[in-house]
Formats: sequence, structure tokens, C-alpha cells
Amino acid sequence: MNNFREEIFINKDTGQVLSGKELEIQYFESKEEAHNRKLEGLDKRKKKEAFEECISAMLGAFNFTHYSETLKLMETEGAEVDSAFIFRFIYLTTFIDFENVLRYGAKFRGKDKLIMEVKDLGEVMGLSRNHVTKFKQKLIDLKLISIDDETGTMTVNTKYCHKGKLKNSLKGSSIRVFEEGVKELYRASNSKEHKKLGLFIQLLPYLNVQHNVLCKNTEETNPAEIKPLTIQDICRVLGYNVKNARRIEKDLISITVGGKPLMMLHWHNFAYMYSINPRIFYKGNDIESLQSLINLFDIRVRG
DNA sequence: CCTCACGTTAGGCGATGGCA
DNA sequence: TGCCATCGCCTAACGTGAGG
Repeated sequence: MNNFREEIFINKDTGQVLSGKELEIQYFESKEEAHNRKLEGLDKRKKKEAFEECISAMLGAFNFTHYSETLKLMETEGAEVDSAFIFRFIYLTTFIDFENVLRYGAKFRGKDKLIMEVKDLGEVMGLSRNHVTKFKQKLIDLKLISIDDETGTMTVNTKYCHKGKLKNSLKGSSIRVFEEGVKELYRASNSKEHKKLGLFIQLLPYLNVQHNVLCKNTEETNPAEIKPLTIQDICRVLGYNVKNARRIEKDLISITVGGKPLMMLHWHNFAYMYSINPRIFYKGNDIESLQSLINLFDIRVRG
């Protein structure tokens, strides 16, 4: 073996010259590296699993909403889709199961949850009869749901949302929508307020992936590099007259979920920044920043 | 830039009545 | 009876203009 260590070896491909000793070191280093990589991979997977568990424990069940597709509906010619309709649709999708089938009602004798039938729509949506029929018609016309005529089962188009794993191709334009948060918002509002609640869906494309701040560079995770949206920018996104910026701000900020704000204003030296409550919408995958965000929104605000 | 008061607009609701 | 379109009323939502 001593001889081996003193021998000189030449790599035919690269022309690199190494002694046996150096070769030995290289071999063990690469073995260690591979081992470390394996450990790292395991660690990463563990962390991901822990994250999914944590997020469900903290915020409950959620689905992934593909908001860019959903928002495209507003541009559909002749469909007259407004933000109120978008919000109602998002609310409806909080009832899907892992097959995108709408479910409603309690467990019956330990069996599966009941299926939501077309006739249940009125009760679920809580709108006037006229409005329910119009809402239903629009869902069908725009192919947002399909109805099984035999069973009355309604299935939401997977183009707009789904439950379970998120495909990489959808990562840039999807967001976790937490069922309890949205249901709470819907229950606490009347139909006239749905429009305002739908505005938050329109702001989702500007939500920073890690910090839930409304900004221009949503993929940026370094806080120092984030370019926040001003209230004037927000007005332009939502199609409001910039002149009324402060009133829009007040309207948006006064909306609450279970007594907690849905949107928060951060202020420093005449610079404003707006963030969204992660109890409703959250894109990221960092448990620590999520926890601190939740804490921030849970601080009791004295009036 | 901001706030405030005022006026107009338009969305949503319930009642109504026609129709199968 | 059940379904649907229409009408009038109510009110929030939004724009405007004055004034700071």
C-alpha cells in the first residue's frame, strides 16, 4: 500500500497528475460528499414534510388556487365577471375534496361526507334565489364546474384550483387558499361586500412569495431588495381612481377575519408597505417567516 | 399630496306577474 | 307550483370639487 501512495497517476481524460496519496484523499472526500448530500436530501424532505404538517396544524386545510387563470375570467368578453363573482367562486372552491368534487354537510353515520348537489347551492352561497340561478348559470357557461346529471355531483375545473401536491409548472401562479379563513370571510360579509373581498384576489399576482408583502418583485426573498407597491399602484391594479387612494386604503385595511386584519399597513419615514394576512393566502414554504407573519397579524390591536 | 361633504350611480334584494 | 324576467327601492360605492 505504501507503494501505491507514492505512485504517480495520470487522468487520461483531463491530463491531471495525482499521487496515490492524493487520489486516496479525493476518493474519501467524494464519498463523504455523497454521504452529506444524501443527508441533506433527507433533511430537506423531512423539513418539507414538517412544513406541510405545521401549516395544516396552524392554519387548517387549504387548496391551491391558480389565480392567474381565475383572474383571466375577468377579461372574458361578454361574461361580465367582476371581483364579487371571483370571490364567490373562490369561496365555493373551499368545498372541494382531493378529486375536485364539491362536498357539503356533516359525516353521516361515520360514512363519507355528503356530496354537494346543485340544489344545495342556494344554502351554501346564501344569496337571493335570483342570484343563485345566475351564479350557477355563469359557473356552467364559463366551464368552472361540471355537473353530473345523474348524481347531481359538481366538479370544479382543475384549471382553476386543486387540492394536494402542486406541480412545478403551476408554482408561479398558484397560492394556498385556506378554507377556514375564506369561509369565515364569506360568512361575516353580505353580498355587497363580496366585491371588495374579491379585490384581494386581484392583488395576489403582486404578493411576495416569502413575506406576504404586496410588491413588484414577488420572487425576491431578500427583504432589502423588495420593491413594495404604493397605494397608488394598488389603485391602478384594481382599476380605481388614484385620487381616492386613501379612501380605498381605508376600505381595504378595515376588513377583518375573526377580528384580525386581512391587510396591514406598515409605515416608515413616509414610505408605505402593505401585507396580507397569511391565514387566508400564503405562497411561500418557510415555516419561520410564516410563524412570524402569523404572530404579526395576531397582535391585538387597540383602537 | 391629503380630508371632507355631497351627489350620482349601480348592485342587490324582495315583490310581482307571466308562463309552462 | 316552480321557474324566470322585470320593476322599484335602498344603500354602498365611487367620483367630484372645495379647501388645506
